[in-house]
Amino acid sequence: MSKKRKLLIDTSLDLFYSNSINSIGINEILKTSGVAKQTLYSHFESKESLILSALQQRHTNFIEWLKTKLDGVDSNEQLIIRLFNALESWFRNSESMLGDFHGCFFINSASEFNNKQSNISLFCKQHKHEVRETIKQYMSQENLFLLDAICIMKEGAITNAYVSGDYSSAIKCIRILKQYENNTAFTD
Amino acid sequence: MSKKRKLLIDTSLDLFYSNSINSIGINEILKTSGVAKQTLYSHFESKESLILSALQQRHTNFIEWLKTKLDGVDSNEQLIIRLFNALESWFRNSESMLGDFHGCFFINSASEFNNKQSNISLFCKQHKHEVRETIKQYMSQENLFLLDAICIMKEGAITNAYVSGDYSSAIKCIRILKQYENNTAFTD
DNA sequence: TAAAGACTAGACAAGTTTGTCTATTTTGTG
DNA sequence: CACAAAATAGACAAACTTGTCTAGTCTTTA
Repeated sequence: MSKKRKLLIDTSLDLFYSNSINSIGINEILKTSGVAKQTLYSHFESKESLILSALQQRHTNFIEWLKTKLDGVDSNEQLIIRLFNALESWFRNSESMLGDFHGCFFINSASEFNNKQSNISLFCKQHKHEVRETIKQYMSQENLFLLDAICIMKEGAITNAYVSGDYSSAIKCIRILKQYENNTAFTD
Repeated sequence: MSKKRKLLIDTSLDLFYSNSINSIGINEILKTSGVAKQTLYSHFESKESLILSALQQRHTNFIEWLKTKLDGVDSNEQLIIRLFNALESWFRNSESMLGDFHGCFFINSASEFNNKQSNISLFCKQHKHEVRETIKQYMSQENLFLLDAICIMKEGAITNAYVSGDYSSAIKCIRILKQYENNTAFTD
């Protein structure tokens, strides 16, 4: 990928995620990156196209991060512990692969582009689907009820951390899910 | 409250929630409500002031709705069932007090105003706190671990419904929480 | 009925937005 | 070196943003 193109995507992602998409204009991205306007429009058709590239970049990063965090788990309980400890570490700005925590970029973006049919909303939906599939892959014993529970609690923990500032909510999830897992492991 | 003031708040809330705050300009609110610009600025100091009034309106509505849904519960298990059935009904546009579902207005707004110190973000945080306190009041037996679990799952269900279109996630929460409640009721 | 307050219509200011266009300079490569 | 591709700076267009101002009209109430 072209150096300038990469710089534009990195800068956009950084600004969009630290602020919000609608509050960051093209001119601010150009000023921060030091790239000329014509260069941006030779690489990207429109602002939306740049937004989608930034979402793609974050998606790739996030899935890669998730896989490193879950690599080698050998039980569903360990998966839960690893996942939610990783989330807490993210909330506390200790995950360098993800940068400082400003909520979930995909939830934030879907909130800004309320129209369900927009490319941006559809991308966010797809991202959540792929995160779910990734977690599923790391389950020692497939348990779709547990997977649902994990995915619901994951979103709840992120939202509680972001909106309410409760960074400990990920750890609370471990306790709840362990309880749940113990009681359903052999009944589903 | 003045009739025009109320009309402006109602129109703003409707447009902000159905779209997003940053994508709706003052002029659109004026056009939709049929109110003159000077009237708006005699009732509200600024757009931010109007936004805060819309948030306040939604907050009042939501708490009132929540209380009608939880009124008369006589066990924590019933509280869980009532709450999450109500959420599912909201996701499926069947709660007239809340209007059509477009996610949580407070999560959406906090996503748009990323700065934690902004009045808007602080209001959203406060809203979540008051929802938690309201649910707590309806617990037959106070159980803060269960309350945490409910609040995390509530946010997760809303996010899954909004971003992923999974309207059944609220019902899934009932199953998970019943399990949890049964196993912790006498141990906490 | 008269005066005061509320409201309207819309021009206007000053700034922002995305995207286009031109003219020039830099960079990479055969 | 020479030429082509890439990048630059920034003017410009057209539309939009929030907020102010003016002048006139409607509405309430004493």
